[in-house]
Formats: sequence, structure tokens, C-alpha cells
Amino acid sequence: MPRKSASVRREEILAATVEEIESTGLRTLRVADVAARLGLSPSLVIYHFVTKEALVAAAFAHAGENDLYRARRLAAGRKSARKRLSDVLRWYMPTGSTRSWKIWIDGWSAGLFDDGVRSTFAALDREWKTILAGLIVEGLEAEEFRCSEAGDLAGEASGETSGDTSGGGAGEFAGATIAEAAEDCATRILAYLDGLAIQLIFNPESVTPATLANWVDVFVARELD
Amino acid sequence: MPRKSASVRREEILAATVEEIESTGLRTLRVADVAARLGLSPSLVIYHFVTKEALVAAAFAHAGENDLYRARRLAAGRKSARKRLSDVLRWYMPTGSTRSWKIWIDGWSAGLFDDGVRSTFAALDREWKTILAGLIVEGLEAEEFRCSEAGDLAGEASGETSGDTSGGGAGEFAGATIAEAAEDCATRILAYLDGLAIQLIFNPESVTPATLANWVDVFVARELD
DNA sequence: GATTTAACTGAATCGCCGTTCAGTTGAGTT
DNA sequence: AACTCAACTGAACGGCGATTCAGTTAAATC
Repeated sequence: MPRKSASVRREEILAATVEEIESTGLRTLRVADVAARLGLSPSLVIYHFVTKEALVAAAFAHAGENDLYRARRLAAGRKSARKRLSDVLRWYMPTGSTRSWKIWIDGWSAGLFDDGVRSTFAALDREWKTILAGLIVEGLEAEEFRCSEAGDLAGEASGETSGDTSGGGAGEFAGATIAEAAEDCATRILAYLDGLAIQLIFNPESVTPATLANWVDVFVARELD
Repeated sequence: MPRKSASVRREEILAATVEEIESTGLRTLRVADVAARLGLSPSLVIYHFVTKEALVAAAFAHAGENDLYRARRLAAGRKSARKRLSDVLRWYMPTGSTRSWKIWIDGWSAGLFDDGVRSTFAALDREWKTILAGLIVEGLEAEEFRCSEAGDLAGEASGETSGDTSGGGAGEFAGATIAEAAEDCATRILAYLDGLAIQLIFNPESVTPATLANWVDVFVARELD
């Protein structure tokens, strides 16, 4: 039983926790199982994370940051903005197994009534939007595509969707900045992806990963052309 | 302490369970709380449902059927198909509070590793799709709108999206029947709604119910015109 | 090589909560 | 009015599993 520095052990434990959640769910997660996965005593897990709740919260943050790290790398390449956007979305979606997605559904559930987890998820979501919105703005500036006006129709107007789309200057139209429009666009895309992932998990017989990928392409094309 | 017939009591208990899940989440649900909500003993809850797990499963099915009942009524009106579709979607979405949505997220989470709950959700989802697809077909037949071909591009082709859209006869085009196209269309719409609901819950500051409703309208218009 | 620090363990503890069970009581039935 | 059956209760049980704690041992420090 080799000893390791606290930071290394913490990483190991977080990884094991994520695996455990992915394979059997948050519902039945026991700290003893996490420990067993690494051949350690349950006490050690608590020693490092004080409480199970904290462990779970840290595990979600850890998993989220990992995904974000990968996404940022994909977004920072030197291909066209459109291609990078496509790469990032493909990474977000469950191309192969739906296993990695299950943890997020469990996470949403946990976040519903746990403010710590909720704010973690809100932050992760904002990060994703920032990445996507950045790519969209890049693509706009490179004139690879333009943000459809349809997105801007959904401004602040609660019910009345008036046809008042006048008065747009450079970098601003329909009262919203390009950055805001891009953020909204990113929000819609992410929402669609989340929803499709759920479909994939609960109705795998009626929808395949391939059709999903196609639908996403169509959606993005509609948003950006 | 009046006595009631088993079926009435069961209904009461199911309703109380749903309320409890909505207000504090599945995570912390105790049968004692459900009982307390009705001023009954915990034993009675078990007496009627044998096990907590069965109670929860029944509660999800109950809540789902209630929503479906309402949706079917909305879908069966005598307004135009488009209007009824819009009504049903507005009922599906969290217009007012997000409270009623939380139970579904909890339900998805529970369904991840519980086959009983999972199949309940799969069935409910199919019902919703049937309703929506029915309305879409109705609208198509009344020529209120036509299903966009974009939906059919996402057929069985895994990667190659060839331009081979020839050979469509009446009631069939691109190799898929209208009914199948309508189902796919319904799937996409429901996925989008689910994803937007999640956004509403985790990022209420960046998105309002009103903008969401707008986005849904835009999405549906794109799908059907 | 002694000392200190920090990782680590094993064996309790302890509270929580689903479930059981033996019995009670109300409402129909004859 | 006795009888029956099913709804219902209260108190106890029992197990699970997070957390505690007193101690053990590896590694760094001097």
C-alpha cells in the first residue's frame, strides 16, 4: 500500500468516484465502493474529503472541468471556426456510449436541491456557452456564417413579437449586441444537445447516434446560415 | 381519521408523493414525510405500496399520466392543428414555475439505473410523441404546413448525407413514410423542449420563460414550414 | 537515526429510515 | 347485534452506511 501525496490521492479518488457514478449511479453510491475501487479504506476517502456530499460535489466539478479542458483544446485549433465548432459539438454529444452522459443527468438531479452542485453546474454551463459563443463570433467575423435573425426575434419581448427590426448599426442589431446573440445561439444549441442526449438514453431504439449527429448539423446550419 | 377505500387512499398517497418529490426531491424522500403530509402513519403507505421503490415508480407513472391526460384533451380540440400543437407544447413547457419540471429531471435520474422507472419514462415519451406526431400529420393533411425535408435528410445514413432525395411518391419521400417523418419531427421538438427546460432551471438569469416560448415557436416554424 | 508530520487503517459508533408485526377500529353484511 | 374484512396505527426491529477515533506506518526533516 504505497502512500501518495494528498493532491495525487485526491485526484485518484475523484476519478474513482466519477467512474462509480457512471457505472452504478449517484443513487446507490457508497463511499465504501469508491474506496474499494482503489483498494483503500473508506476512512481515507472521508479523511480527504470530510464528507460524502463534498466528495460528490468535487467529483462533478472534476468531471466537468475535464470535459471543458478538452473542449477548449478543440476550440483553440487552427481550422476554420465552423469546423472547430463542429468538433466541439461532436465532443459534447455522446458519440459512442451514453455512459459518460449519465453522470450529467444524475448531476442535474443532484443540483435541483443542492445549491453547491447547482452553482457548479451553472458555472460549467456558462463556460460551455462562452466557448461556443466565442467560436460563433469568430465565424461571424471571418464571415463563414452569420447569426440568423431568428435568434434575435426572441429578445426581451414577452409575448408581442413585433416586426420592429430596424435601427441596427454595425455590431448591433435589433437592440442586442452580436455577443449576446451569439450567447443565445449557444444556449439554444446546448439545449438541443442536452435534449437529444436524453432521447438517446431513454429511447435508443427510435434514434441512433448517427441520426442525432445529423439533426445537430441541420440545427446548427439553420442557426448560422 | 376517516377511512377511505384503497383506491382513493392510493390516489391521495400518490399525489402526496409527487408533491413531496417536487418540493424536496427524490434524494431526500422519506415515506414518513409522505405519510405526514396526509396525517397518516408510515405503515399505511407501505401497506398500500409494499415498498418505497414501488411507491416512487407508481408516483412517476401517476404524474406522467396526469400530464398526458391534459395534453390529449388539448390535442383533441377543434381548433386548427397548428394552434392545438402550440397549446400542447405550451402545456409541456414550464410556463410558470419550474417546480413541476424538477420531478422529471429526478425521474430521468432514477430511470438511469432502474429498469422499471426507465420503461415507464420510455412509454410516457412515446405517448407524447404519438400525440405530437398525430397533430403534425393532421396539419400536413390539412395543408396547414408541410414537414421540412431537412428532417428527412437525417434518415438511416450514418455519415454520408448524399443528395439522393429522388423517388418519392405520394405519402412517402426520401424512403421514409410521412408518419415516420412526423415522429422524428416530434422527437426533435420534444428534445428541444427538454433541453430548454434544463436551461431554465440551471440558468434562470440568462433565459426567461418568455424568450424560451419564442425560441420554441421559431423552432417549430422551422420544422414545419 | 531520531523526530515530526501526514497518509492511512480497522474497528466501533450512531443515527436514520424502511419495513414488520401484533393488534385496533371502522364500515359494511347478514 | 354478532361477524368479517380491510384500513389503519404504534412501537419495535434491523440493517445499512457515513462518520469517528485511536492508533499505525511511511516518508520527509533535521
